[in-house]
Amino acid sequence: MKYWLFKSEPDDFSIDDLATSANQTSFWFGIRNYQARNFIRDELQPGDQILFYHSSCAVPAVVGTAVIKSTAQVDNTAFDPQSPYFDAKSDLHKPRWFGVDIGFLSKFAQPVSLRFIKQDPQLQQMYLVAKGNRLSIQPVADDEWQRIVALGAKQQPA
DNA sequence: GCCAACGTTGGC
DNA sequence: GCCAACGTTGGC
Repeated sequence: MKYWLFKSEPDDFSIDDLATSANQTSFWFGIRNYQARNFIRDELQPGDQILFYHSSCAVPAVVGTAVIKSTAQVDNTAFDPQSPYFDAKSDLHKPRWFGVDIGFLSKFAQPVSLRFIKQDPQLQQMYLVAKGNRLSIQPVADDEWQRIVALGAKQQPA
């Protein structure tokens, strides 16, 4: 079982949107980056767990956890000219883009902000901290997972 | 809104 | 296959 970090813009799809989805499950689609695609297609396994990260917002942060519930499925939005994720060059008979089903696991009592992660000595190896990293799906090490989840479970200071 | 850091495209 | 130009991401 592996750990991952998924980025999402909360205006687009937040941890609350996942929590209130039917069966608290949603298809994760719209990934149009080959490195992320390769993770989806070749490495993500049902049961793998996810740090759910909010990007491009006031407080970029890990806000909860989720779990992978399917193997890679073709992302049909690539074939829909109406979709913002339409890819004119993708071939129906040789799909280029994939997604997976993910299920809600938890919402943190306290989001773990990028600002905090950047200054935590235990988290300096995270992909997220690697300068300029923009990957929307990233592997997370076991100890990084444990640390983030422990931080997220902490109560807000009084 | 700015801009650094990447990723992708396409001419050669 | 190189690399310049262009596009995108995402923090600030």
